[in-house]
Amino acid sequence: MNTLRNRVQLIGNLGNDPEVIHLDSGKVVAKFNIATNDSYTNNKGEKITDTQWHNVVAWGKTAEIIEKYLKKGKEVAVEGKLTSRNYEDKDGQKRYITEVVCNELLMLGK
Amino acid sequence: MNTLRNRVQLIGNLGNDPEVIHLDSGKVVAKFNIATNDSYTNNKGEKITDTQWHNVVAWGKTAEIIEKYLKKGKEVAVEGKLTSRNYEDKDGQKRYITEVVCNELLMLGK
Amino acid sequence: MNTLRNRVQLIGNLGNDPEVIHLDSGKVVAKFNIATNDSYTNNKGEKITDTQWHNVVAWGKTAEIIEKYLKKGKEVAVEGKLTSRNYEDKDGQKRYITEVVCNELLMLGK
Amino acid sequence: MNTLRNRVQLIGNLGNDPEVIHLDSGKVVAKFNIATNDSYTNNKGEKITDTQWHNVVAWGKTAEIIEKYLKKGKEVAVEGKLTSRNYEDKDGQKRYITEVVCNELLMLGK
DNA sequence: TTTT
DNA sequence: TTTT
Repeated sequence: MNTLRNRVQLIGNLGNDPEVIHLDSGKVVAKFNIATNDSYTNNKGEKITDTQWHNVVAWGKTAEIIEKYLKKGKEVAVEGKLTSRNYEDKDGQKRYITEVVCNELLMLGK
Repeated sequence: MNTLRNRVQLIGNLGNDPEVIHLDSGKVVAKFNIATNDSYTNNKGEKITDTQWHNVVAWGKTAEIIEKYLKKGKEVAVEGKLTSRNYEDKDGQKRYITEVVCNELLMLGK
Repeated sequence: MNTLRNRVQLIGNLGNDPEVIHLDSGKVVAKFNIATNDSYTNNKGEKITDTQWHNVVAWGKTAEIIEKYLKKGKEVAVEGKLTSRNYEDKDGQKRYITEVVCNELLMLGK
Repeated sequence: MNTLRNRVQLIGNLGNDPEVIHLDSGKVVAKFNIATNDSYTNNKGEKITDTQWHNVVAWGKTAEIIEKYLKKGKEVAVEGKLTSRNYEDKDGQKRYITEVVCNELLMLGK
């Protein structure tokens, strides 16, 4: 897996408590959202805040660390791979979702 | 604009010729897709290829470079910010799109 | 300046108070060291801590932020360019020094 | 090993053929230099080229790939950890050397 | 829809 | 010592 070709780095705060699922196969998966806040002054001199929300998914040992230590509001650095997939929603509509599949995690601001 | 908080790095090939629009305001915007190819051997010994497609948007000087030099198939390194926005499609349905807003570009494999 | 070709990212703690110099030309330069700590278990089951020290240099607005806000022990994320240069020491000996020329800074662990 | 805390990314060309050593222990180590070229226009309108040279070291599987495929002039993307160490030169003088310990490699510009 |  |  070549992480040099597809890498996302985010530093931000969790918008919710992680949802962690222990699958029958023994695998563990964790999901949460994080907000990245970007504030800058635009060319009219106005202070702009741009908050972006990102879906993060983690597996295995990283998911277990997330389950133990992360909760809503916590500041983290997340690194992973940018992925998109589609699924059918409850109305049978095809939906697209973009997620960051996390392979490295750093807790900040403790 | 703090690029340390929200950064995407992709190395891949253009799937289409860039669409470049010169806006009435004088601004220029370029859009294209790139594929990142990840091949690895899974735990059953099978060779897996995972191709991810990404929407890339660039503005200004970067858009002009794209217009001049990039075309379908070209290998590039792209760096930018991960953003999501929603819009209404032609049927009035709310749609979500995730894009990489490119702030740095490197042509490879000349 | 193409930061995609030469980039260093460090997250660590300052080992000293920054040395900030206001040059006669009006330019400002700040220098400090940061330690990055890497701990892992080796193949003999021993816990290893590898601390690396890095020279960081910053100019202009970044140097002023450093002067105002950073001091010994503070946790920061630093991004910059890896550079080496040589100089003559007080004995006329040619010495080499490698520095990270910082172009982006993030204060952590507040 | 937390690569988020200490990471170097370089894209450049090899200045020499890699020196590859197969140690008695069975380990393999490869060493080479790469140049990163940065050209820009300064505030006097002069075109400046800043070339930086970097020492790269790689172990194991990466070293074997380097032995097989890399040679002087080749363009590569290198990722690794910034490290410094000292040693005694032939005159008994203490010398410092800074190296990028490569953990990921991408061949470009084939 | 790219590329190897 | 590379490359454009």
